[in-house]
Amino acid sequence: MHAFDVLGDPVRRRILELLADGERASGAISEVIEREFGISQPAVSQHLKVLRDNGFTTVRAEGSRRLYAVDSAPLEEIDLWLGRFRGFWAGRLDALGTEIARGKRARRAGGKDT
Amino acid sequence: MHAFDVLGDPVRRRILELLADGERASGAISEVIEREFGISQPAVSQHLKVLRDNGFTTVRAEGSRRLYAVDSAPLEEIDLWLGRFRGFWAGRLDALGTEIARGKRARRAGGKDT
DNA sequence: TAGCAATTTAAGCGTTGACTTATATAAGGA
DNA sequence: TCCTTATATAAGTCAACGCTTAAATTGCTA
Repeated sequence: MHAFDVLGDPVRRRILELLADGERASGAISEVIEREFGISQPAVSQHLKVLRDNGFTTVRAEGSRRLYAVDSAPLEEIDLWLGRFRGFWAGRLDALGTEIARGKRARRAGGKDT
Repeated sequence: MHAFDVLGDPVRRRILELLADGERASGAISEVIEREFGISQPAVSQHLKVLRDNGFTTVRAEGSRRLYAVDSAPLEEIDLWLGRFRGFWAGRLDALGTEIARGKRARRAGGKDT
């Protein structure tokens, strides 16, 4: 399954958004997703499997809990692919200065949009 | 259909790569895709429709030809979503200097990888 | 060790999406 | 006007994906 296919699903995107704030247990994730999307816990578990199998997350066991965290490798790969098109809109930003600002913002992590 | 779903298909990604170099006619695109993926002309046309309908391309008629070009709006949106994760790997690059270099590279357009 | 909690795996089902072939539409040239 | 080229649309098929319910695993704790 290609990285873009993995991100094609809104549930999986949301899971990654949750993990962007840091490690979370499967149960904690399921709780949110079940509420927001109205799907079952096994369904969430299946999505977690897809993320795992495709390198988007790492997991570590803590007792019977499974703690998931973002593994950014595939996201980075996507970013790279996207790179070839960045010229299409980069020109519209105030070039260098804005570019640096964007980088800094990204480095501070977080962000609440889209 | 979500932007990520659109990019989930390898044929559509390839079409966008072709268009990254500039405007091309439907026929020219089909020629390449038919050869590379072994699918029919109508199949390519259907992919072009998906790209069109989801804002990834613009089209203009020139006689009976249809000239497609990249519309980067949805790509930009994806880039924005990706932004929240950029902190995960941005730290591994040599921060500011590299960031600026990347920006310049992008602005020069082109690029042949991934 | 019996039993509960956390999580994954299995089996089955409906929907969606990407093809195919066949056909329609539209522009250009003889 | 007729034929050819360029492209899109229609209809049908098949596989893949995401969900559900049910059951298996694994760890804790009484």
